[in-house]
Parts: sequence; structure tokens; C-alpha cells
Amino acid sequence: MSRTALYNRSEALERALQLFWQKGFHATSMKDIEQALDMRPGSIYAAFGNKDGLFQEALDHYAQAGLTALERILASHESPLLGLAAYLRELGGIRDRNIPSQACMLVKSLLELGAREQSALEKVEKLLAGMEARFIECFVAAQRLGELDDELDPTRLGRRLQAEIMGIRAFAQRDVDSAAVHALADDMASSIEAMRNDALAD
Amino acid sequence: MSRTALYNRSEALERALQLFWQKGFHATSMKDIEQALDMRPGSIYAAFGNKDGLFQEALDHYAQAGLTALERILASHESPLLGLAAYLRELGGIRDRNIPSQACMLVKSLLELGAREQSALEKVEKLLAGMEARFIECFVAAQRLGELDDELDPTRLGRRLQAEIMGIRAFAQRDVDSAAVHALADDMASSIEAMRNDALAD
DNA sequence: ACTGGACTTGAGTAATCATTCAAGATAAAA
DNA sequence: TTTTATCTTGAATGATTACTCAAGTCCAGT
Repeated sequence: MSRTALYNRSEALERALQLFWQKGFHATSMKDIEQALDMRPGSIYAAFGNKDGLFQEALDHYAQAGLTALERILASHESPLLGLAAYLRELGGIRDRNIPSQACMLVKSLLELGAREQSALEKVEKLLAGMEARFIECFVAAQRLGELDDELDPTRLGRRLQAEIMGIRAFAQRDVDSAAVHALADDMASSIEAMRNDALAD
Repeated sequence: MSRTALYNRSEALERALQLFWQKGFHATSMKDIEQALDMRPGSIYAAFGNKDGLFQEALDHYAQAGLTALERILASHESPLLGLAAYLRELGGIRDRNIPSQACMLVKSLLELGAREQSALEKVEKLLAGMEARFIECFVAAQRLGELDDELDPTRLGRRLQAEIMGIRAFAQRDVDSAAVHALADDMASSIEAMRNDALAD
């Protein structure tokens, strides 16, 4: 072999993610990225191909972290429905966290990207479909456990949950109080909790 | 006086709006706009100042049309709650309409614009606050009419409705069936209808 | 018909965009 | 120590960006 790379790929992706998440794909220039990664153009292109490739890898990083956070909360609740409700309530504190944007980066990208970035757009769609599928699994599990009415459609519930999460985070991007976001998330969490069969009250 | 303008301001704004709504602020170039408006740079800048000014006027156009559509539906329903539910259900058919984007342009802009477009961002925030206020008015009116429990907080309900609309439209931007969006909007509309006091059933 | 003044034109500007590549640097293998 | 494969550098590329402005056009009022 020969020379070993100086940069840390994971760290570089994390920094690129922060930039893309904050400013969006188009408003983030390669010059911004060179500065944030402390890498010269040649190194960046050798490592990631082009701006689109770097963006897509950053997207993967983002989605993996998001999914991990969801799994962590779900794992700490025996009830899938209470797990989802807890996830929503945690989302209510999003304005108190220090993150590049309140909005979901997948949604930001979904709304920003066009036909010229079709490849990245397809990746966004896949990642969103993955989240939707995970939500649906939760509702199916809830039915198996008997805490959710069998007549309800898990697919519909999963999609509604995803739409509500999109809504919370887009709303949180507005110039509003943290308290308003907390209240919003609490209301949505309560709606999920209200679906639980009374028979199973812990 | 002297020469009369050849272009139609309202028509030009409408065309600019289509472009901005479809591609977003950054991905829309002045060259795109010159082509769509069939105007040369000098004329455009004489008429609208700069790209930002044109964008903001297009935003106004968009918001006015959106508000008008809401008022039209509200006016055709005696019950504010049923009016809002009908508005949601109509939103469910958004994928069947032929529009530049499924997503709300205000939300798209809210998520895309940064500090460099602060002026436009403030306009977006004002327009969204206006919509929120109108939703809240509806819930206040519903309480005055006795069809909504007085203990519920109209502000919270208004914000939740706005977040749910943001969610529907962001979700609809995904690669999903029209039927899925219809189902989603129906579910949310049903939630509003379920808030009506039974005593007032028409 | 003349003329003043607003509108239109389109070539042109400087800045920024993503990207390339030849040359130099460096560490592991021989 | 030499070789060699890979990584790093940074100036340079051509394309595109938003925007300007002097010159030309055309209509209303006189």
C-alpha cells in the first residue's frame, strides 16, 4: 500500500451534514465545505466523487442517526404505542436542542431538490419510506399485543404519524416559542396514547 | 406621461410564482425567469428591483390565493369546524391537481431560505402567522357557537391544524399514491369533526 | 409634428459556481 | 533506501450567477 489518508471520513461527513442541514443543498457551496472539512477540492472529490455524492453520504449519516434515536426510545418502552408517544414528546423539545435546523433534513431535501438531483431525491424517498415502514411495524406490533384495535389500519396510522412528525418539525422551524412546540407534540402524543385499549392500562 | 408598459404585472408574478414554487428560490435562476416572463433583465429589474423582491411579491400572490381558497370553503359551511374539515378533505385531493409542487410554498421557503434572505424569511413568517391566526379564529368562532368545548385552547388547536396541514402537504410531496394522501387528509378531517359537540348535530 | 419621459433591450460585468489535474508529499512495502 | 501507490495541494477551468447601464424604442401630452 502507500500513503494513509489524513482526514477522518466519518468526522468529515458529520461536518458536511451540519452544513447541508443548516443551509440546504443549493445554498451550500463547495467552498463552504472545503472550509468546514479543512480539505482541498482535490481531496474532497477524490474521497466523495462530487457534491451530490457527498450530500447523499451525509443523508445516510443523518438517517442512520435518526433511526437509532427512534430505536432507542422504542426499546425503552414495552408498549409500542407508548414508545411512539414518547418519541413525539421528545420531539417537542426540539427547539431546546442545538441543531442546524428544526426541520427534518429528509423533508428539507424532499422539498428543495428537483429533477436535476434525481439520484439524491430517490435516496430521500427511500429513507422516508424506511421510516414509514418502521412506524407501521410499531402499529402492527401494538395490534399483536392487543393494545390497538384490530380494525384500525396500521399503514394509515403509520403514514399519519410520519405526516404529523413532518408537521411538528416544519412548524418548529417557524419563529415560535419552545412552549408552543412542546404543546403541539404533547397534543399529538396524547392522540396516540388515546388509541390504547383501556383493558391494557399499565 | 410617456410609454406604457408592455408586460402585465399580475401575469408576470403568476409565472414567476410557478417557477419559484416548483424549483425553489435558489434553483430558480434569473435566466429561467427571463424566459418564463418573456422579459429582458433590464425590464425585470426595473419592475421588481431584484430577485428577492420578485420572490417576495410572488409569495404575496401565493398567500393571497391560498387565503382566498380557505375563505371560500369556510364561507360555504355554517359550522367553522366542518369548514376546516372540508378544507382538509379538499387538501386530500392535492395530488390530483396540477400544481408546481404538492408542498406549501410558504413551508418550502421557510425550510430553504437562510439568513442571507432574511427579509423574505420574515415575510414567510408573517404569512404563516396570518394563516395560524385565521385557524385560531375558526376555533374561537366554534366555541362561540357552542360546537366546541370551551375548555379546549383555540390557539393550540389552530397551531396543531397548521402543523397537520404542513404535514399533509410535505407527505404528499413524497412518491405516494393519491389515495394515500386522501386517506391521510380524511383521517385528520375526522379528528376535527370528532371535536364537535354531539348536541349540535345537523 | 414634436418632445419629454418611462419602458425595453441585450451585451457586458464581476463574482461565484462545481470541478479538474498536474505536481508534490508521504507512508507502507520491497 | 528505494519504490510505489495513494493522498494532498492549489491554481486554473469554463460555466453560470445576479445584476447593470447606455442606447434605443415608443407613446402621451403639447
